[in-house]
Amino acid sequence: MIKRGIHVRDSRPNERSKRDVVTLKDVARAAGVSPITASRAFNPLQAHKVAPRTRERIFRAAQELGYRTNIPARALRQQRTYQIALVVPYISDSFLPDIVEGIQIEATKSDYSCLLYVTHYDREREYAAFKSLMRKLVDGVIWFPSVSPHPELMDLVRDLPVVQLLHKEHPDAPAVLVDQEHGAYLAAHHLIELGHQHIDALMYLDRHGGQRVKGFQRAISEAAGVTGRVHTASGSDVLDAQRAVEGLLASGFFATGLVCYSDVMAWGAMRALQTAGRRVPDDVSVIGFDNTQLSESLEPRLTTVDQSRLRIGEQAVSLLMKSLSGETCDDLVITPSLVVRSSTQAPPPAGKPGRLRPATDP
Amino acid sequence: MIKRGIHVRDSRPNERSKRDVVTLKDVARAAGVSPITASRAFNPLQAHKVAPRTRERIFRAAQELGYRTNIPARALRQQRTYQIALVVPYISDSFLPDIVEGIQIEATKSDYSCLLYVTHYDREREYAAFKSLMRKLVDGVIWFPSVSPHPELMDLVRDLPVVQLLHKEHPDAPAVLVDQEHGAYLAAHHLIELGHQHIDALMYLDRHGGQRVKGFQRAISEAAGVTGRVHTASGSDVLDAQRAVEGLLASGFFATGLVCYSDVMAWGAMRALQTAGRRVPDDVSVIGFDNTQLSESLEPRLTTVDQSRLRIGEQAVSLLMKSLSGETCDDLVITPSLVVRSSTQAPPPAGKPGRLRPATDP
DNA sequence: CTGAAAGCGCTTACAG
DNA sequence: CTGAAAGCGCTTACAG
Repeated sequence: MIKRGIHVRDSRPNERSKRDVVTLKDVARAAGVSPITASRAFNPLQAHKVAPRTRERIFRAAQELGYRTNIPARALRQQRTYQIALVVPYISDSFLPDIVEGIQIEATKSDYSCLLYVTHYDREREYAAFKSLMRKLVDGVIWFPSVSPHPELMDLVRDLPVVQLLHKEHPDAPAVLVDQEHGAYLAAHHLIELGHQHIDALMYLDRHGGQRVKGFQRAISEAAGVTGRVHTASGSDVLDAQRAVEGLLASGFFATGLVCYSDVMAWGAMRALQTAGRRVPDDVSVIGFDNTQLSESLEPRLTTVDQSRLRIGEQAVSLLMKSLSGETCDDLVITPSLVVRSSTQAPPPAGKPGRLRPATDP
Repeated sequence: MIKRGIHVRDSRPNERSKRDVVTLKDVARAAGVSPITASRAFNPLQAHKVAPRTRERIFRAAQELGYRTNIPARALRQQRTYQIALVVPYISDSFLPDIVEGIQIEATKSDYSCLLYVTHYDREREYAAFKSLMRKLVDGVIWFPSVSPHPELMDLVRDLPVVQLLHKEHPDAPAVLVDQEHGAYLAAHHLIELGHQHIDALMYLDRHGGQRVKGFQRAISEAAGVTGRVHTASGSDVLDAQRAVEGLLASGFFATGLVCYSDVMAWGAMRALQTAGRRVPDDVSVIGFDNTQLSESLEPRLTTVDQSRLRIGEQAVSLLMKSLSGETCDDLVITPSLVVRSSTQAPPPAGKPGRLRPATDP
């Protein structure tokens, strides 16, 4: 009996399994060329070296056989995996998920995929993530650093392209930052422009808190006759903020504007105010920070500082791509902007709890 | 001059770069063994075949040289990448992020890392994600399927281990599901037990909505003398819910209990009720669904149905690990539970808006 | 425009 | 307990 050998797979009917993989060699054989030529046809930089008709034959064969490039094999040869790692403390909050999502989508455009590592602010876990991603030979890392990372991790960071996100904990790796000081300045300035004379801040003192306090104070000190006090909450939760403002109200809170550390804290602040019978914005104007989903959902809708999370993600990827191609990169500082909604307006006339804004003084 | 050859790296002082990688061969040479033996020392299943003292020597050499396994190379040989892919529509919401986080942490325990693909409910993007992950040779996939996935994607799913998350769109791949019907049943049943006679539901009709409506109706029909109507909102946002309930109030809403599709919608419902002067829970009890962060932040704190997101993630990973080892897997249905907080209590006495609960009827 | 040889770093049988 | 050979699937110079 003569073997025709037209359908190689006939010998294993219905035995398609993942491991029964179609290789470049198979495609080459089917197209009647060498694997080298086949490889070239699939590489955009080399494809022009292959005769158009040959290329077509190769593509058709690949199509018919269901060929898919084996990326790990290519990675081994090229010393390039087309994978980047994302190391972040958490993703269950409205701030980071958007950034992570942006990064993933942006990376996809350059044909990169993202390995995700969640650290829960645990230094050991963070270090473990780095050890793991080095073994995976990722081409680079986008990293939201913990407060003071594991010293050995700091060494690893020197050995591969890393972009830091929002905090610069490592001096040697470039970072995508947001000008926190300016954000808080914008918030306070907005209230000043509306005519507020007594503006307070409700802050939480983490790594960004200090800069925000500074921005707030700069705006206050620039405006003649405006007083501003900074209060700090012991946590950054709704309830922390709510309790803090309850405390302020109990001890004689007379500001007409309140700049908050975050949208979440602004929510808590608004709740304390409203429960105490102070209307927002009629009696007190409130500003948040982050422009999260929440700011649209609150009542009144929240005026807030937007850190433009999408751009943070995009910029982080483009910075990383740059350092992958060997360029040295500087830090990138994004300028936040103010989103004005309904939680801020001119202050009520002095001495009176505000109703509708009167055009003249009493 | 005689070469002592103790420090191989001396020839390239200060030239450590990522590509200047220490290989198993280097370790073997430094330890005076063959690469085969070195390889065995690092493989838990083979390590016992290496003499303890040899093993020690190998480990020490590895330590000194800073050796790290090259996973892509190993993947090529073993046909196993120790990577799984996560394909989800989004991660900017309080529900999925927790699951994704759980999956990542659980996978890490088995030494797997996770490739993240975000699809934004876009079928093309979802299909592209699958094409990409196949080329990466991931060992398996955890997939939150879109409503009716790309037909070609459905074919791909047959070729590798896939576990579906929360929705079963593909008949051949096992799924981790939550008993939605039971969840809504629990919610309605809780109100019935508290003594409510008029209980409404505020639902949103997506893939889970239908089951939740059924569970709600079953609880109602089981209880003698209890009436229950189902209302549906046009969206699942806070404002959609708020407007829906405003509409109900305008057209004579007289239920004392309200089962909502989600925590977010419960928030909107509560806001509409409170704005209209109805107190929660004194006048109306409200129940949410999902037990998200939000349910702790609302005032009053929200009674809600917990889908145990952490367990969903854990179970998805363990199901996937099972199918990786060749076992055939059945679907896994998780039973949700009720978390009782402060937004539910016994109904006010008939005809009166409730104050403190009276012990007897008027 | 096309191909034969060599090698990326690892591990799997097969010998001893 | 240890090692020489072969190969996973791809691509990179080097020839022609």
